[in-house]
Amino acid sequence: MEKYTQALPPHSPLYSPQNNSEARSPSLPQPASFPSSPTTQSSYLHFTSTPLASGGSHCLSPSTVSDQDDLTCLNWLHQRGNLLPLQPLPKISTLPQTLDPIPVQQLPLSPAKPPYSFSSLIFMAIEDSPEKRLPVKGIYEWIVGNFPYYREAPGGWRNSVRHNLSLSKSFQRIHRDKSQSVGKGSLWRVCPEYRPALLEVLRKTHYCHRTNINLLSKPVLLEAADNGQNTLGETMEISDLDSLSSNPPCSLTPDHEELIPMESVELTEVVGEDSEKDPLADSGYIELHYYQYQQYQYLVLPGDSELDLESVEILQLDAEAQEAAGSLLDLAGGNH
DNA sequence: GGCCTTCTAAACAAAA
DNA sequence: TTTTTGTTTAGAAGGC
Repeated sequence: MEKYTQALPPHSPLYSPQNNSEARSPSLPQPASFPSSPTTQSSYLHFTSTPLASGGSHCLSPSTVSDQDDLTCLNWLHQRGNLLPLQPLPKISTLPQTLDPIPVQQLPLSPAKPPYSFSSLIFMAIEDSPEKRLPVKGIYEWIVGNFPYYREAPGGWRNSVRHNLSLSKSFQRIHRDKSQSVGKGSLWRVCPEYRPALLEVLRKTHYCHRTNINLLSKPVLLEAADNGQNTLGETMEISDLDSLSSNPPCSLTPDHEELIPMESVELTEVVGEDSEKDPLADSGYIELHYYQYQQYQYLVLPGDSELDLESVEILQLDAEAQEAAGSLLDLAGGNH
């Protein structure tokens, strides 16, 4: 077991030695210290339980997305640090009380195949490069670095990558300057006119993945009787951890592909070397984990999130947006 | 069933 | 010569 200490890679546009964990928007107030239990590194937000079918917009208010001058620009992947802290995030958070811990040895060890198409993978790889252009080898390395599945997969996927590069109009080959050329082949970049389409595909893939895997297929939620402490529609800004933990054990199940034993409130986070990294998380996103207990939804934030109250407001989207909020694409792409 | 997209495999040529 | 890169073709699978 090791603490999750993954840092942004130095080549990432997000990487900044001095502020890698404290990126703030100058337009937003400095965060008030966010209450958190000294014994846990997770913060809990408590959302009003709104019927999921209530509809409503996924969009944030214009004021919250006013910096989205160019919605086709992937910079929002990184610039949303004004909403949420830019820092490495645990993929799994603990809950105060759970049922039987799942033995580690029963956990799936082989990483699942990413839901992203090769076009999306290439797109993300190129966009994540400082120069917005990469050689084929660099694309391979990015994919392998972000998706351990491909570390173990047979080599055919590389053929598919090259096939995509050649066949897709979305990618342009740039001949290297021979004087500076290192290695074989050309550099590849994203065709600007196809960027919006690629971005949209990426959004949809990410959204669908979150929705399908994490929410629609979420295990049956607790059916225990309502303890009557809260009524539908009531809102608590921040739940009381003590009262939460004093409730009877419930079948809270993290909507995450990976489960770890949760024996105490103390967060001991492990992300195995082969755990698939979410490239969006690597881009400075936090990964939100939703739980539902009785009629409430709980958002478990990663440790050290230091969410400021304005961010909390932003997170209080309508229920449908909450459903999709496992992907911060919704938070970022409000008015597209 | 047809069309489209995506994935996979394979063959081949060119470049390093 | 070997490896990598780039192109092309073909077939299968799945979604709409």
